[in-house]
Amino acid sequence: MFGGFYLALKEAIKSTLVTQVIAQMKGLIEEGEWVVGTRIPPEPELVKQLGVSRNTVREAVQALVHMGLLETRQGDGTYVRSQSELGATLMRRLRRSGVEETLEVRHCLEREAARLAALRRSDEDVQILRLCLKLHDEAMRCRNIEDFLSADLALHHAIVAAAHNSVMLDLYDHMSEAVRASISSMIPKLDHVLVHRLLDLHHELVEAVIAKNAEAAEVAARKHDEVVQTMLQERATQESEA
Amino acid sequence: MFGGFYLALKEAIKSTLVTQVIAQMKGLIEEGEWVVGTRIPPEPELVKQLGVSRNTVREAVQALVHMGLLETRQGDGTYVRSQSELGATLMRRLRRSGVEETLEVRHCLEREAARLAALRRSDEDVQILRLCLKLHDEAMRCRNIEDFLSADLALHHAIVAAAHNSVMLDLYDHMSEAVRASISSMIPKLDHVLVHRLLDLHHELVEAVIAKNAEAAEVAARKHDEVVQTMLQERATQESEA
DNA sequence: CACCATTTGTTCGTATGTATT
DNA sequence: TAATACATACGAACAAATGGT
Repeated sequence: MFGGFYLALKEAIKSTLVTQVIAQMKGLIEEGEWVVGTRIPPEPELVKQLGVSRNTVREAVQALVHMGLLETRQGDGTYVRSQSELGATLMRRLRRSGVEETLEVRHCLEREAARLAALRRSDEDVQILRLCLKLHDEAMRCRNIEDFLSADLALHHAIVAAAHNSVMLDLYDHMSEAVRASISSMIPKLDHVLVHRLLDLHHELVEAVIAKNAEAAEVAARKHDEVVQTMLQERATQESEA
Repeated sequence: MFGGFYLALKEAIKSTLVTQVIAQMKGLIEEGEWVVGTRIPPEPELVKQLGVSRNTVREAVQALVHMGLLETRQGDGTYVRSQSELGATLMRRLRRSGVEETLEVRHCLEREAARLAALRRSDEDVQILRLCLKLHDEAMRCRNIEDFLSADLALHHAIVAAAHNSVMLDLYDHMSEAVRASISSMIPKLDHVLVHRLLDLHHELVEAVIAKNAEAAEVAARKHDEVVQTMLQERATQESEA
């Protein structure tokens, strides 16, 4: 990599107290200190910890609410709604379009990631990939839908992670999160033949990445996508019949 | 397309006055009523037009400021900083990584878009592509850097637009915007041989899309990417020499 | 340079509706 | 049902910064 060449930045100098608090709370959320779905400390607690006035805390909280990161419930408390601003914003944007468009972009990232992963994967990546594949096969036997979906997403995440491009990984993860509900509702009606074909392709894909064979990895990713496309079309015909 | 299958939505009912004002102002910005870089009406004016109190207006403005859409300057006014929330958020995220990562994802979208464009382009797309190519060649002769860059971006935008995937197009455009400054600073030092090779590839790419030849389009996009990679490496070596 | 109008920033107070206890 | 706490919205006054005369 040819380093030291970053995007032009303009902000930096602007820092009110509220802005700092926002940055700090956003940091806590994005670092995972404040877990999604849980309740954050009550306002008096935040006032003590951050050392600012209650008004400032309130203003920062409201800003984060409007950004989609937090959610306030009267008489209850404020909860974490999303782990990243990009995720929340992207989610709002993706909701305006059909799932097909999101899946198409997601696959596009996946295919390039497969190619790059074959070129760049580390030894540590290999270990993670093998582990994911093992869990994936086990979850398959248990036939628990949610567990299987989680294992599937973890495997694909690991492949994209092995490409070592953080922007690509972020976009991919957020898109996976966005389509998860849709996919989950789709799985129960699947053709078993296709599912097994999918599992074979997962093995083929991982092996290609481990073998550092970029072309094979890309081909496997493409075949994987074609199977998913077929599943979607089957589901569509089922829907129109019902 | 198999329609009527959208992402699960949760929000919907939450509507305070501030939220409504935020939505309204965001709409004005995204529709282009309030142009980027210009000043929006002063608070008293907004109070009259929207029929809410100044505090409510201020809260909405602050929310939009924290989202990156607006920028306030005391004693001067409030200015439009970005046209879309996704653009602003994505920009902040991309700033944290090197340009290389962004360019890599952008190329990935571009390649898939080229393939899809060849499959889906309409007759109207063809007209637009030919026009962009013509303007592109003319800008080339004038040797004005900014004009040439604009024509180049317009051409690539048209190709991605011809793929008819709005999510892909949005992401691509915002990434182009994010790297524009970096590319602009890179152009003056370019090798003329490479530039002409790039122009030839632009023609090859557009013709492939018009001919509905998906494989050729993807190949041309990949070759285009390789040339850009070469340019980046040349620039990197020049930097290290200086 | 001083002055002034404009515009945003800050901090009060008050009224009203709503959720929790 | 009554009491309490909180969120929301409005209004008003003053402070601070900017741009032009």
